[in-house]
Amino acid sequence: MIEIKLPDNSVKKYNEGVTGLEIAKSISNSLAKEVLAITVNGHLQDLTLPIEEDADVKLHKWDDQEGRHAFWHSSAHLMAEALEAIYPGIKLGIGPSIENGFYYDIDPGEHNISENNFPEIEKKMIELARQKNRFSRKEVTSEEALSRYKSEGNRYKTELLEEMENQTITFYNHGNFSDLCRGPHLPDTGYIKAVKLLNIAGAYWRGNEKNKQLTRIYGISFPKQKLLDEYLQMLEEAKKRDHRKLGRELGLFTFSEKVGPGLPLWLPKGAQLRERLENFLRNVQVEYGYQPVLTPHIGHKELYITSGHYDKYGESSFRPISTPIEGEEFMLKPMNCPHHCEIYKSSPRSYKDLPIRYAEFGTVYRYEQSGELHGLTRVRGFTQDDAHIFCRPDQLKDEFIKVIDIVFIIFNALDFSDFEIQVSLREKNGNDKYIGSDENWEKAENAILEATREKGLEVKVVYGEAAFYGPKLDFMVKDALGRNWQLGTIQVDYNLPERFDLEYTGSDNLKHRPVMIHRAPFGSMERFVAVMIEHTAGKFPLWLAPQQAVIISVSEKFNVYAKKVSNFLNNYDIRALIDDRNEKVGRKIRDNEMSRIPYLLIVGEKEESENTVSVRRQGEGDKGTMTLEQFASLIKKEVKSQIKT
RNA sequence: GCCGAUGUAGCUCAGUUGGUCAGAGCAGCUGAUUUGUAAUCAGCUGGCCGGGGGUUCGAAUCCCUCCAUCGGCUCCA
Repeated sequence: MIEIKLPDNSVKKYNEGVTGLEIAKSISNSLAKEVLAITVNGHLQDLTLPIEEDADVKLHKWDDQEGRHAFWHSSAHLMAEALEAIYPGIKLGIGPSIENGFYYDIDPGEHNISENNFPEIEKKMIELARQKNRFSRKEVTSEEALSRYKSEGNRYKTELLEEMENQTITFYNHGNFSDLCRGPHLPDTGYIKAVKLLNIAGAYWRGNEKNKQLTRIYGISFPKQKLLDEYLQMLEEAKKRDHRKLGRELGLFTFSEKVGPGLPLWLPKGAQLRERLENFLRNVQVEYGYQPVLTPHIGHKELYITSGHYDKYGESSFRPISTPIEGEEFMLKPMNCPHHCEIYKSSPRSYKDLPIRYAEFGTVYRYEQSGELHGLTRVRGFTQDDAHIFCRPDQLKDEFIKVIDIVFIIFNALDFSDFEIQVSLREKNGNDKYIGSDENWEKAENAILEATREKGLEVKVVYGEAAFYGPKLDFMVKDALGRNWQLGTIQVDYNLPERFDLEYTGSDNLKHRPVMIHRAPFGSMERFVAVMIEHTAGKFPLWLAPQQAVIISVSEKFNVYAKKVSNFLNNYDIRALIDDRNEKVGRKIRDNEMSRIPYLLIVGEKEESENTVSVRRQGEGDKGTMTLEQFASLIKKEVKSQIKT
């Protein structure tokens, strides 16, 4: 007998060789039906694998990542089986599970596979799934595996095998399908009840553009049809919220082929929205001791050679522009920091001056390859809510804490309550790809960790993700649909102070090197607005909404009163316009609801005589009548509660 | 940049195998209506069918090429 300990610390005895599935069954039949994979002593494995000794185990169902991982991984195999059946001779690359579903990279050979073939493939997958073929695991020697794939002429698998040393090589088989795979897998294919192929795209073998491009097919699958339906509904919702669609419909921004791809044009309403965000941050920054600076959109090429950006952005970016007579070369700025460094250098600095915090909504230009542009989230010209803090090493922690505060002020005001924080540090076994002394790195890394600890933040620490010039702290927010976005970033930089030879005079009357912090709580205004649009589905918080209220006159007769109402509200700094079109009330309500105007105020005979408005809240319907004063104070109160820092 | 798809009025889309195929709805304009909580009615104006080249008696439709967009790959704010 062996002892199996479950996560609730209960211990049960089983015969040696008991399987996860049997353990589940011994607990309850319903659990046995739902369980998908098992972790045995920290190792995720098949439910059907015998357990030979005492172990801590955890059973995974659909509701945890490990369970879905096994499910989707098996689905990838199922898809590969279907593909091989329909397209004989294709070569398999890799087929992992991903955050939402799975994909398989294949070399289709002579076959041409497109979205049009998806229904056929899905049908085949379901047909194969219904056969409930068992997944079986088989350990083989490297030679066996190699000879098999060599005879098939599959150089992808061969390559993978050749790189695997001293590892157990396993194959997973089900039905007539067999694949090199680490597992784990479901007990059988019958678990997979619903399948949807999502898209097809080229993907370089192992992500390297020097390699051959394979065909990648993405899909998702579920243990119940209902879950697939829900997922598809969520995709529909995401489509409705797409900032590119809403940006056009709400008149926020546009693009013009003539102006150029990736160069957004902000329409009046979008510009208002963005300025409101900018001013909000400006006000916060004043409180936090930032000083605004302004710098030009271009800079001498030498500036970027000094900063090192020319190496990174020079060749792969917009070509330098040159003066007609002298032929001096200037670049569109890809970063604001070099300019800010020069501002720092414009005067001698004392340790008493530090920290110095320069803030600028600086527009930068970077060449992005044409296939990478995407609405406002990936553009060629964008504005960072940039600031650079020049401080002494001993001030790092305090400065970090202050920046974190600013980030939270913003997240609070904009209703981003779900986020992850990532600390990116050096690789553990330090190497020489990092600039700056070990001592300084350690100081900076500790400063970040202490700052986050002091703020009581839960952080994910990732080694090896730091930039070459310093460690960083990134904020990933989850939007209303649970999608992750990388927004704010705080980065320590030892590189630029070195390159620009920045100094301050210390209390010892000696020259010292300041540390620099780059930080952008929004990230970029373009991306942030895009995320805001998708997060709120265009229903911006009242304080941000370009137009807060619309006054709907029941008929022309009440336009004079409507004008009176709008004057009243405008005097209170409430952004209200009149809809005096010659339309019925129902029509005006519909149009303004669709324009996401937060408050609709209906005025007619009754309201005019009582000096009131009938209030309708966007998406919520009729709220009854109130006096103008009551309405104005309602708005004021709502705005105040939203931007409470 | 690469792979695949797409590109018809401001927007969303129809246009069968090349032969009155240049259409619809919404938006816009004009007029009527004077309206009470999610679309009032009527009329009208919009398009070199993404650009260029070719095949053909004839091209929105077939071919080539460029551009843009979309989905990915790589990278990043």
